[in-house]
Amino acid sequence: MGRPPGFDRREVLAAVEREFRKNGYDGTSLDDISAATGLGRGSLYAAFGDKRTLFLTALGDYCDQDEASGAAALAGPDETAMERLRAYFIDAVDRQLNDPEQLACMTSRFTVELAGRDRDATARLRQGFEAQRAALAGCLRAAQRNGDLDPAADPVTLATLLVVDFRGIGSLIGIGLDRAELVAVVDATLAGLPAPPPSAAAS
Amino acid sequence: MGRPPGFDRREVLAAVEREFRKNGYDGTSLDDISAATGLGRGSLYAAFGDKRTLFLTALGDYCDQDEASGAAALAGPDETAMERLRAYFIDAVDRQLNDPEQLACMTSRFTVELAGRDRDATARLRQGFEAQRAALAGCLRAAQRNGDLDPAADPVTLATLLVVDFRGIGSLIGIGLDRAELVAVVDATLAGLPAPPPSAAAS
DNA sequence: GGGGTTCTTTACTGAGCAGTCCAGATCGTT
DNA sequence: AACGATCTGGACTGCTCAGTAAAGAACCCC
Repeated sequence: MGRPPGFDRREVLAAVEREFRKNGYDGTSLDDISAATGLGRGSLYAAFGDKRTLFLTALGDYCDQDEASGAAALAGPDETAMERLRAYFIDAVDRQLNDPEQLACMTSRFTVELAGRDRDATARLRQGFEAQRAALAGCLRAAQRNGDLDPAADPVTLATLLVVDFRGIGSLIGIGLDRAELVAVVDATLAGLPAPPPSAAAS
Repeated sequence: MGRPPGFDRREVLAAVEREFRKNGYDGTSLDDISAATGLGRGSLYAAFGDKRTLFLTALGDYCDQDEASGAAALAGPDETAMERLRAYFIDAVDRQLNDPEQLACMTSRFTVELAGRDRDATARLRQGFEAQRAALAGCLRAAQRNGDLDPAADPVTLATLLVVDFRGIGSLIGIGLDRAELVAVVDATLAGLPAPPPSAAAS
């Protein structure tokens, strides 16, 4: 009954997210979004509501995917936990360096722009932070079980530190650090995780 | 010869910086600035040029002060280098937590918002990064001389890591981490710096 | 205290913005 | 094939924005 929409909702949201990520919330107009998606303003309003709602929807969609892919990348056997951890960071660095538009990390960008200004956005970003920290903490616990990490260390505190590094690295890519420096920072971060006491025999 | 300005240039720039820091570059209008400084639009244009120039001036002023105070806080005798390092981080956390308006760190905020969009702003932010990293590296070298840090470690890489942590912590304050968590992250960061080999006798 | 210079204020301009509306196009249904 | 429901795109509205211009106020110097 009636004409079906001529667009794919996920594709549109991905384009919207990309556009917001490029120039920020305030820096993106509905005309930009209309041009990027190919949809007219009327269609956008009918399908997604006003600008803020559209943004929150795109942000939620991005966070969902980001949380799922992060959890998947960090899950696995205890033996390779440390390798997964390093790959998680290096992969994030490479993805951002290889992005032709040098887009800032969505999460970092809006944590800075909207925290304290938009309650709903802040809540969603907080949830994303918790998810990333939980995934990292799980990987750290795996490393502890495998004897790669001091079992006395608190995985949540260390995971918080890793999120801090992750976000900090993302924000510094924008000012032109090269890959070698970034990789060195990642390795220094991981080298700083507390080693297990020498008495315990490593695998 | 002529009427002198009825305002203090430094005070105005500080108010401007505060206003930009509150809502970002795109989120701040000249009316906001006019209200915050008490100056009319004409006066602002005559004294500082257009919005972008005014912003760059305020950013430069802020960076100058930030670089000077950072260098001062990190300079001192080798014996207390590690203490200064910790105080530098804790002080930054407390300043931001105690800020009644919960303003984001100026540097972090505009690194994210303007990197890759405004060449001059990016260059100034890059310079600020280099200055912060150099001051931290100097402090790390002092710690090495005092036997608190592995002399084989590269101070610049570790300083880069500390800047990353510094910026990352600043951006995560916005989503509501409490002071205890932040202090734990600071301590975990410092604990991760490479200890000197046990053969060397500590002071 | 008068003159010239500089600051300050206000009103204005053209552009861009978010959001609305409606006429026409499109499609499933009957 | 015709109907009705839904989608689409462009025109429109009222507002805010950055930047300008000009009239008036304040001040220093002589």
